[in-house]
Amino acid sequence: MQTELLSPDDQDTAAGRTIGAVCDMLKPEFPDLSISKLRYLEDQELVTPRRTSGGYRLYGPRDVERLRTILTLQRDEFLPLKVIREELDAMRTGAVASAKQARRIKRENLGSTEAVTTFGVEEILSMTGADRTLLKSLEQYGLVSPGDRFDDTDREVIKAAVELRAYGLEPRHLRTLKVAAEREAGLLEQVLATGLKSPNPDRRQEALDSLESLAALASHVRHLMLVQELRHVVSSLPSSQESV
Amino acid sequence: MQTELLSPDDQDTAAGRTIGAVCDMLKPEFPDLSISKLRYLEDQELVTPRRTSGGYRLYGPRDVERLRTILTLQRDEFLPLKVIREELDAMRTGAVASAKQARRIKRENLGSTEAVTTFGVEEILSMTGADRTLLKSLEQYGLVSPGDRFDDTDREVIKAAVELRAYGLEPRHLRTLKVAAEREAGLLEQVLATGLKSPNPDRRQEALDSLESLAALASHVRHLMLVQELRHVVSSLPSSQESV
DNA sequence: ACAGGCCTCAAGTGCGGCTTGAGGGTTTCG
DNA sequence: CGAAACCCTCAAGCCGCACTTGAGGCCTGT
Repeated sequence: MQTELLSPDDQDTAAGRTIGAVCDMLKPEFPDLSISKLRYLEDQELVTPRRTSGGYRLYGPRDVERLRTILTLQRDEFLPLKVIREELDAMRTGAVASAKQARRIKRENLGSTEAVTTFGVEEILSMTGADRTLLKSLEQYGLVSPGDRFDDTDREVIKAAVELRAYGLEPRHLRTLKVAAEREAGLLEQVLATGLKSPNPDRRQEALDSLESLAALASHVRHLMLVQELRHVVSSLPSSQESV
Repeated sequence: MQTELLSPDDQDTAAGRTIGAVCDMLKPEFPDLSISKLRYLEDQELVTPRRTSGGYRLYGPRDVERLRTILTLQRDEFLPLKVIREELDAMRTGAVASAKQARRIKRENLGSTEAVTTFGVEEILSMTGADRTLLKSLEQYGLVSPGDRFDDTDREVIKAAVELRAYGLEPRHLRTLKVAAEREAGLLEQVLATGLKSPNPDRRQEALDSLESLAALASHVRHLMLVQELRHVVSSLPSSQESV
């Protein structure tokens, strides 16, 4: 609100903050944060603030930022601390809140060459609650694999389509999404083109790993953009002054 | 692999499966599933299979499907059962694995009209590890808010951009994502246009709620499309025959 | 120099997510 | 028809994660 009351920090910040200061600072955003919890998080090797000569913890801005990430992941994504730690140090720098996207893409993408259970038409219809017409349209618009066997991605797409139809979104509308995905995939592929086509298997594997991270990050950014757009839409509404 | 060994089921299926059959059926996908766990899940009101006259549980295809969703959410998203239950019966039909997207959008979108902490240039640079040039480009391409104050979405975008740059993706590449997001937002807005512009506040609120669900579903579908595309890219690679 | 903040380490707490076991009914198949 | 395999409920127990508490003591700004 006021641009005036921003900071009793700047000198503070330069040196780093004590544990109490950090706690107070993040309390508004994470009300059940406590000093003991901060210590616990260090114990679990999720943050490692510097120390004063006397042994006091000193949190720099990066540490605070990392804490924010950790606490967000815990609160909003329900990730266990162990997983947060792994993902955080898997992707160096401690930035990234797209951690979970990455996991997801990992398991979805290169399950590679494995059995892949598929479903027949009747089966998939009764699982998803779709009707034959809907299924046809989805096929027609290239949203599910052609033919009469469907895999688990198809199943998810169909389920989503069923729900979306309830809101008035038809398969043809979903084309937009497919096109966007194609573009995005193209973008990623292009960036990694050399690595992916390398004759050296190690380099290819490396490129594949990057592909996952990239896809996760890109999805995250796209998501943020969408949020921005939606905020924009919402705020430009007639009288959006409700209560609190 | 073989199209031949698909089913000792069809008659089975019609009647519904006993708890042991369901357990065996899902074991390959979820190795630590047990009969007692299935009973526990019912106890927690996550599934409610029919019963035989003698009191045996009978799981229909929808029940099995719902179980799959539950177990996936638990294993891959680490969601606690309580949350899974809430989300599953919030969005009727038990389809949807986009649950988490929905939560996320909810909290991100209409935090509406609240305090919104912002950051200054120096602050954001030291938080995210970005440099002035990067920040400029992001601003130039419309990826962060113009001016010298940044909000938490901006912060996330900047963090992601820092990481993406490490892979060779520059802000200009990210335009694609922004455009996609705009299109997607447009799509959603269009569908809900009437509701959003209604003079009746209740109808507007309803439209806003729908907006969240729609956004979540759309993101989910787009994600699935991306996965499909990436699979495609990967499988069309030279010799993608590694080991297992 | 002393009040208020910070330190470590060990032990304790609460809850979510199952598992176990006792005691007993149901189904199926030869 | 009868036994083997499967299923039922309910109560109690168990384990691990994420902290909290407490005792005893050091650090640091005014």
